[in-house]
Amino acid sequence: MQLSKTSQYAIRILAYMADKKDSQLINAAELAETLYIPYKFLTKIMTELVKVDLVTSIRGREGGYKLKKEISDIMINDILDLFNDSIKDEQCVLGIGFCNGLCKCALHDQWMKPKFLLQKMFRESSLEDIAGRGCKK
Amino acid sequence: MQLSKTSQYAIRILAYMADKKDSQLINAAELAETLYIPYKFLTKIMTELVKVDLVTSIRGREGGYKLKKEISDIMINDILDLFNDSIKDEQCVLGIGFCNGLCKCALHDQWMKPKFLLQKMFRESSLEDIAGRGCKK
DNA sequence: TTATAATTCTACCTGTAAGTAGTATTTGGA
DNA sequence: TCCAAATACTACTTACAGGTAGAATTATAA
Repeated sequence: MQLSKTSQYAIRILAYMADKKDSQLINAAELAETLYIPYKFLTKIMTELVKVDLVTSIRGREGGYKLKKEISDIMINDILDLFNDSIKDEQCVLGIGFCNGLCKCALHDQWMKPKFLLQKMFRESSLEDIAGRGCKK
Repeated sequence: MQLSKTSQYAIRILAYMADKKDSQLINAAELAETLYIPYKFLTKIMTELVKVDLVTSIRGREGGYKLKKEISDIMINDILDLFNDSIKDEQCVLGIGFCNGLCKCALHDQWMKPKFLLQKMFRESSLEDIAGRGCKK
């Protein structure tokens, strides 16, 4: 019952970048060390974030990454969607899913409320909302 | 962001057994077919449930399984704990965890409420509470 | 111009959850 | 007694998330 490592890392990375001043480049080594994320795994994630236009990359010496959009425009749910990790309306806590719009799962009723809260939290929280908390060990 | 297959299956199995009359034996083939769970995987889970005394097994011809405890005494959280799948107090949504009793995760505040609701749901729901819903596809 | 520091690409390795196969064991009924 | 039907045990396979390695590419500073 938790987010994938990839999603966790991506959120921590973007939250950290959101705390930096605009136009300030941050390189992979700094991110990896500060956030305790394996360097090679981090660069793989960064390349993904660049591809979907959340981050701009500058290659070569003195290069690095910076956020491409306003921090108020990047929602946590957008990040989760990249790694297929957001909570879908039809997601059943017991892995059964909906049939004809109806979930017959034993825990259906109890699951509705926390599911809604999680969706709301992910959909309505932007990087701006969570900025300033840092995100360290 | 979901329970492991093993936990999902275990809950569905026990919920189905809870709907049956007391002292009625149910065999693995019936459970596997009814609940769409791979037979071999199911028997592995059943053996585990027997070991932790949630279920009694009768071997040999005309054998099968039945619940060992009252359905009001088997909480969902107990089942999740078997497979290390319950939500711990110190569990951080971003995988950072608590340090000196303090979580510095960016999503900490938003995570508290749905986490609490999930824990409450798992801890306070017994097989009796979810009985009667069936648990089918 | 060249060494160096950075991202990117391709491919591989590893650990774990999920699932499968085959055999052994137990037990009731014909 | 013996077969069939059931669970239990041991071991293996598969799929995928997580992680690693190394070379290619890019770009700046000296």
